[in-house]
Amino acid sequence: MQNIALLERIYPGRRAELKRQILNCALQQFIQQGIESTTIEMIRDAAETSVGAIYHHFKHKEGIVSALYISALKDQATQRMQALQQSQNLKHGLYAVIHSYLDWVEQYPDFARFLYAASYSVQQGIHAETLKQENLQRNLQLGQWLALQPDAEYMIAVPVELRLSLMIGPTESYCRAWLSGRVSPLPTDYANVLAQAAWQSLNAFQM
Amino acid sequence: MQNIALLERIYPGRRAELKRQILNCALQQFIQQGIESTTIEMIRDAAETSVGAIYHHFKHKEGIVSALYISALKDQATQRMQALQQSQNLKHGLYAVIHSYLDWVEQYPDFARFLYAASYSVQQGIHAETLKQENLQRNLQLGQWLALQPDAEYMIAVPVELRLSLMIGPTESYCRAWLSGRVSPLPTDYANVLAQAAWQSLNAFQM
Amino acid sequence: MQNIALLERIYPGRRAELKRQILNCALQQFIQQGIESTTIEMIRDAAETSVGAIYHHFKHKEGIVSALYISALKDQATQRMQALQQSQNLKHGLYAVIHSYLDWVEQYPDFARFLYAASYSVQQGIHAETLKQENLQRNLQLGQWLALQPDAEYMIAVPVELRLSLMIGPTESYCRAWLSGRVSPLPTDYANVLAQAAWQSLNAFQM
Amino acid sequence: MQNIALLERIYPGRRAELKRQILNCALQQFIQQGIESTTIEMIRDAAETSVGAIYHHFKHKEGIVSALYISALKDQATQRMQALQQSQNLKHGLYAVIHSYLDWVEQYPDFARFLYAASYSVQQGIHAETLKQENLQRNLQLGQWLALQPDAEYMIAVPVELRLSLMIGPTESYCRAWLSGRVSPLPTDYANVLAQAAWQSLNAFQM
DNA sequence: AATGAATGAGCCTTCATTCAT
DNA sequence: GATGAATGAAGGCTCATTCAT
Repeated sequence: MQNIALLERIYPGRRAELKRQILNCALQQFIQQGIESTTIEMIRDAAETSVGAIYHHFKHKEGIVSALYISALKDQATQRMQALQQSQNLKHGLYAVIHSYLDWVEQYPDFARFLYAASYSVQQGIHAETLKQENLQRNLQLGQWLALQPDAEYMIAVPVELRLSLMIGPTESYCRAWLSGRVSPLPTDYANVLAQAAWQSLNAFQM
Repeated sequence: MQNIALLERIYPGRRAELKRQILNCALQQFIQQGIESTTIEMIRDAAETSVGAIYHHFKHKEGIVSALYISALKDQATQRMQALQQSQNLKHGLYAVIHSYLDWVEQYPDFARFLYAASYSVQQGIHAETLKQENLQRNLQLGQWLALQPDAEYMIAVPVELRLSLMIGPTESYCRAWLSGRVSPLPTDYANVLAQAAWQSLNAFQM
Repeated sequence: MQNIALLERIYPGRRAELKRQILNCALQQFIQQGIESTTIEMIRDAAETSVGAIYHHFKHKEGIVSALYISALKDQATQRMQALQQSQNLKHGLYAVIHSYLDWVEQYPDFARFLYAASYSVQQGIHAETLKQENLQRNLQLGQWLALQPDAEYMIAVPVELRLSLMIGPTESYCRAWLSGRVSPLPTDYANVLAQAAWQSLNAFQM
Repeated sequence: MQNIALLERIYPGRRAELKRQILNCALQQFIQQGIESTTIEMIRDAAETSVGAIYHHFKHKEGIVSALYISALKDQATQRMQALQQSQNLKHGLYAVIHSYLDWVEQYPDFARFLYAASYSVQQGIHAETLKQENLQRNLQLGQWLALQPDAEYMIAVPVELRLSLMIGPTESYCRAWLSGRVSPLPTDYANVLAQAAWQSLNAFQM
């Protein structure tokens, strides 16, 4: 299973085996029947453990949700940063970010689906503030990277608040459609055109 | 309250007053604490009715959710169609759709928030199939309108599955950000640039 | 059942019938197996209702405990006050209080047992502060009554903090012994000697 | 810590160090949050051991409760017996018992509080019968001692069942009040008056 | 002797829904 | 049409206890 690979990156070692097992099974259940509709019992059945073991590793049900959410976000961010660091300028960076996003979604569709489904539920959870901060941090990082590029002035006319939406909006929109089954062509098939389109859309501000 | 205006369009007449009252209060609760976390009791308290009255007007809790969801979608679609019908060509149509979308979100932020929050929950509900069909229908309608325009060939090179994402992706992305408080400038402030950007992004396929 | 009589005084009317029924059954269970060991299920079985009905009338399990505790205390206090109001001086008052206490314990042994058993659990509960205040109030009332009697000077030499313990200590001690089965003669059999002994014990301060 | 001194008397030696440590920490937790509300985990945290170690020294949770209860009772009884053995007659004995009781409560308020709190819970435990026997035994011992005194006839008119309540009732009542914070003067401050009052109260039977 | 992960029965509580008045 | 007391299935979570290491 692909998901296990991701989880092993976040929770390495043999001692965390059960933890990964629980998380992986919970993930499946969450995307199959929804987070709220998934009971601890279901997770226990799927993971072939005991209720106690689940609560031993994660304090609450929300602990499981948080762990999955944070894992996914972390992994996604790591991959994006790696992609960015190999880019030499704005345009390459944009392409890299979009490619990395699409790759990740295609590689971990379960996690991607979960990320979309959980975003609402997580915003109201206990770690809401923490996650908000981390998200802000990530966006700032991206902003800083952009500002340091040789062709940074290309973006100068684009309102800061709009940038992220213009760059990633269509990509995200397509991923949502793909994950929900509304469209079938693989996201990565459109990676280049989505990147190109995003780049073009920034052109609207060049005069 | 703005929301009442929308509801009056969908459920007109004095006999539906309590219905609107219940729906409006339920809407508030739903976006405040989440759909699943809102109990019938809470809605009763807010709407100052009885449990029985609620069940008299809506068969289930999901009946309330559906009613709200369908109302919002219907209203949004109506407004979009009106905007489209006044447009003479593709470019104008694109502008009209984006303007209409941003206007609606800004006018009914509660409904918009609810729409995003409910989308997942509704997909698993009883009316899932119906709603899916209606959504498909709406997209088809839009597609047909596009095909009938004098400058329809401008889109010919754009893969069908990608079209919606390119046109509405950044707009939707920005609305989400605004509704969640991540950015503050009003969506309509960026209506023109978002439309222009969308138009430009289609340029990527023109060679 | 005697207990019902007490409960009818506190919760009168036909609409509270189920409430009384639940409280009475809960009381039995509480003194039979202890408060913590009694489950809601047991109470439901005994009272022949539904879990929901119990939670409809009392918000928590502790709500039941509180209701019983407060009912008992209120009834006991009422009876004591009635006894006091018919007394003309300190000595008569002391006799009246002791008689009233013993009467009450003998008439409502279940409530009395519960009062002793719950005192600890209730002190840590939500209403701890309220109950503490009410208790203080009651003691103050008693103190005021004492101060108004013609022979009030008899007590003048007795430290305030000690008064209650000297007056009611042996009586309470005997009641505990009787309720737990350590002794068998009825408390009221010793009413006069207990009152006399209490009066004599105050003599220790008369020189 | 005072409590350790008591525990060292009951469980002497270096080998029992951990045992004492566990008991002392458990005691604190018990009086802080109640016996039932204290979990083994809490005790483990406080005592800085492992769950296994606790179960190695005490078979059950109740084993800890029993050990504490019996320790306290034993220590209290020992101290009382020592006091009695130095008394020459009834009056001196009464004074000695009351002084000893007040001293002990003041010296080990934690244990005293625990004794009051646990009495109910222990009565329903596994060792209920044993403890009841021991208690009876102790009371008998006291009765025998009383009967052997030169001035034993002073008590002859006092009903047997009443004796303990008259002698110790006010003292116990005051200790409860002090331990719960309702009154502040130290119990030993009132030792003499409480003893004198108890002696006087027996006078009520002298005619 | 010590450790702490794992077990699982059982408890309190919630809440959508029904129905007699 | 309106009311709200009553129902009861089901879920999250606790915690004493065991046992492999």
